[in-house]
Amino acid sequence: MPKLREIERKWQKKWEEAHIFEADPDPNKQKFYLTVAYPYPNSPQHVGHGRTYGLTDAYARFKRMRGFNVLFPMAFHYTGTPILAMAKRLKEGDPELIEIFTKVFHIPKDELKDLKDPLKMARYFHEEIKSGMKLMGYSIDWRREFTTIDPPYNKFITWQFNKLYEKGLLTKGRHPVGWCPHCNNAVGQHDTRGDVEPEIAETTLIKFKNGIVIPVVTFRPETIFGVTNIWINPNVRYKIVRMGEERWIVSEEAIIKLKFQKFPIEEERIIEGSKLIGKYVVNPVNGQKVPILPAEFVDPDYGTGIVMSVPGHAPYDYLALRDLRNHPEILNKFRMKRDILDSIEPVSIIEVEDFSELPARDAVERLGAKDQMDRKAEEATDLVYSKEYHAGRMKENTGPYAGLLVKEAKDRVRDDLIKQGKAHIFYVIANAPVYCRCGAKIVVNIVTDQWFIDYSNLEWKKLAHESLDSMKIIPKEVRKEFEEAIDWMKEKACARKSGLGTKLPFDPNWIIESLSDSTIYMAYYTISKYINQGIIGADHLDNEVFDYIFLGKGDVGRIAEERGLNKEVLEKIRGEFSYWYPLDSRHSGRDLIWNHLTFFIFNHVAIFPRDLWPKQIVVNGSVTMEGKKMSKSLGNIIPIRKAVDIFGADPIRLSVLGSAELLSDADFSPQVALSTLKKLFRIHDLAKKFRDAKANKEAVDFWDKWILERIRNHIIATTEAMEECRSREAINHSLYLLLNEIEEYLDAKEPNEGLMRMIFGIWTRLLSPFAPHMAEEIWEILGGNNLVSMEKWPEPEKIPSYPEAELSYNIIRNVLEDVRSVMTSGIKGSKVYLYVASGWKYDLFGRIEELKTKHGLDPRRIIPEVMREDEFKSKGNQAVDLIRRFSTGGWPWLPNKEQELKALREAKSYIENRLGIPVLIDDEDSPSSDPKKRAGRAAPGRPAIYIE
RNA sequence: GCGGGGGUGGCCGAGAUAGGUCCAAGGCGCCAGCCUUAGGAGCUGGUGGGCAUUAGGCCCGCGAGGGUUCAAAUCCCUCCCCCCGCACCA
Repeated sequence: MPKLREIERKWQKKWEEAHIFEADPDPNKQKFYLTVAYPYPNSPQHVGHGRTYGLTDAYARFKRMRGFNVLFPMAFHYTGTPILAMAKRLKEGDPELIEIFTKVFHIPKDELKDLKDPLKMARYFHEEIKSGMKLMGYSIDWRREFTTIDPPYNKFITWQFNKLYEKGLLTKGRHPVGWCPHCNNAVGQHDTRGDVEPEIAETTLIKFKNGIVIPVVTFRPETIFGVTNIWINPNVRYKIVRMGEERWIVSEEAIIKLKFQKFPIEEERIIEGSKLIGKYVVNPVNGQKVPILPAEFVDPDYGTGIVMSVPGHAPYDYLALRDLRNHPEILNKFRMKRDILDSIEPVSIIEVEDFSELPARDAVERLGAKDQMDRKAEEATDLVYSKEYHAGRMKENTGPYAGLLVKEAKDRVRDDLIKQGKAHIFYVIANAPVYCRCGAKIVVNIVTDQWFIDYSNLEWKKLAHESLDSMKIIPKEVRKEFEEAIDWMKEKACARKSGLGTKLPFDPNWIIESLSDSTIYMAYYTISKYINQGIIGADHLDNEVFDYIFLGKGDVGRIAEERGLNKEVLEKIRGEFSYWYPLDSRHSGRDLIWNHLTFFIFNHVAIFPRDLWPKQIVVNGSVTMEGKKMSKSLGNIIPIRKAVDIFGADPIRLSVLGSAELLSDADFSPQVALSTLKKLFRIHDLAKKFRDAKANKEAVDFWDKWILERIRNHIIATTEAMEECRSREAINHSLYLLLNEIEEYLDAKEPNEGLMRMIFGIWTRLLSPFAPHMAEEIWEILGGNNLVSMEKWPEPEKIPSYPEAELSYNIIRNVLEDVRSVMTSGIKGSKVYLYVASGWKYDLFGRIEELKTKHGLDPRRIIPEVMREDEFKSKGNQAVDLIRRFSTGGWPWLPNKEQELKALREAKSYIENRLGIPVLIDDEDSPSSDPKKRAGRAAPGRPAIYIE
């Protein structure tokens, strides 16, 4: 292992010293510009990152060898809030985080204290990730590195947002967010206990009245037609509040929620729930008076703490009502008469298959729910809800909604009630309770001056579609997903009040959030080189300069002069951008289709002219660790630094890129990585054997031809696979299959050293994109003067082709298999006779091949036709039998007997070695010995066997 | 629910937009033999189920069921199941 590490360091150093991955415009070379989503520096890179980055690198290396001037840059995405939250947790001494930092990330304890500062934390992981990328041997042009909080980048984002603003693509509006009332801040997943993402759901608040408003909250506004009563929890304390002109009654818990949702609420006084029981309220849709009844299942923390009762369609309500009937004495407490219950009957308002008039009752009975406090009630609710929502239809008694599907009626009822001032939208945390790390319960806050990027703009969508249509999507299966994503996009809240990033230019209270400041930065790499060289800086960069560089607008002489810049410098930068853009390939994980990658398309079409729209997107799946999802809690995350130490970079690259095709998850298994390592050293050792031979491509026998044909095919397969980023297939051909065949070759005969030397030269180049370090080492062993990373990709046309050698090989494989099969059936002997078939049988097969174009391989058609011919007719059943066997398809055979004889003779010693007994090559027509009369069984490509 | 992707041998996974040695590549695991002081090393062979066997055999098997075809994992129909996304979060 130390050996490989040494090799890797050696070549990484040489690459760096030779500056070979630093790409500058070269008008004589075709460029290829690719980028991968830049990392967020809140943790070291781990083996899983080796997928996207490793594939991008292998692709970059492949394209480079294919003769392109390849630019592969990298930067760091500091924008966002998670680092802030992490730094804060560290400051507070959160043991869980410290555990992760020390045990999983292997950060030395004494370095932890520095990371309490968010910026330092970002810098720390930035360097950690960067060194990991170097350890993995990525062919990155590091001269262009930047972070998204560098002032020049801020200028760039400012330019982008000004552009969007000018084009009317930014809007302002209301927006619900998960909110911590204590920290007074929006909360995301990383801010909550247990890393729970607060899910926001929309419900309807409906106002029942009896002078005072009794607001209920429901997911099912359409069921208002089936309301028989209202439920209030008698054990809960409610409050009377003033709401503008109205007075409402809500639970105490509801007040804060209403406040954050911008209801103009003023608290007045407390009222016990029990005091409300027995009063009547009016149903706003039909004026019906319904009573308020007591129910303990009502949670004061849910909505307003008051719910409407639809016993026909809501199992909870049905049960609560039944409970009350079973214990009518409860009503006495509230001085209510029992006969009030007699007047309440469940109302059926929705019809749905598989259920009776009253689905709530059916569900309760089917699941055997005992009462309102039974857990089964929840289950029954889900059952009825989903069934009715998807398959239900509104009945005649629902007025204007009669006949509508429930899913349509639901929205219509809600919208109508709101329009009539009888209801409001009310947001809830669907997965409540969610707690902030500070301990407070998360509520929904409606942010009133939220900025959005208006991805719902139809003209913009149209352009995005046009861009997508003109783009190559790899793999093509995900194109539909992109199409869906473009259509589905709506307004995207693009700024928030906290976090790192760029200020919104026309509203500096806001910081542009991370998915919005990372959409066109590929363009920025073309100028970041000049920034890092100190040629141009933040002070020079303003809208006019960017307009010139990226859009070619304006008078360059004047623009340069006004900013104290050299005109030539600006022109050069403009030239650099024009050279590299458009982007040739964008790489990322497939999970980013629904946000980043689609934003990437949208923003490009908004800002850049058509000829600068991106040309290709490549997405890949993720990586599992021995079949399990990688997660901090499972502790199965191996940081790159550690993984490289254990396995080496090349084996990691190979096992991550070689274990799965693009879309599926790759599985990392230490065992595979280690066996890959051994294979690499096997190639390395073999290369040493042939280093001194003089390369040539002359085949002297069947085996030489075979291995040439194989390598030729592997070049073709690897090339075709890599053009489509199918790394698994490429590695399968260039490493595993080829190695197996080389071993087979070496096993079959004394190697043709010149040929081997030539093949190793090709092989090394084939491996270079995937195992670049080992490839360099082997290249050096073979006496290469240059770096193999910059060598030309092998061309199959330069290898002589021997397709018949492949057929011969397949025949020999079949022979071996057949003889073994005979031997395992109990036959023993000291030698094997192989009888090659009679000449007429080859004629017959040839004839079938001719007829195949006409009849396929259908024996019913071939037999009559063939048997009309005298040559075959005379052979009778023997011919028919052969036709039948041949018709199973795919039979390997050589066009004539002589060729087959030759192949068998050339492979004789190989077959003998494999079988361990002598082989006699014989002929069906004139067998030297055929005591058991087996020779007649011979078929072309399938000699008859006799073991003696 | 909507949208997307899938269901193949003990496991991971090819094959499926050209239907034909596909009783299924490759790998992992497992078994046997060889080599080794030893080996979690290497090499060789084996490894779906059932039946059979002193001659390369037969039947059933690629989520379930039906169909098309001389021939289907591959094409068509019906059904079942699994995974991912549904946003303001990197």
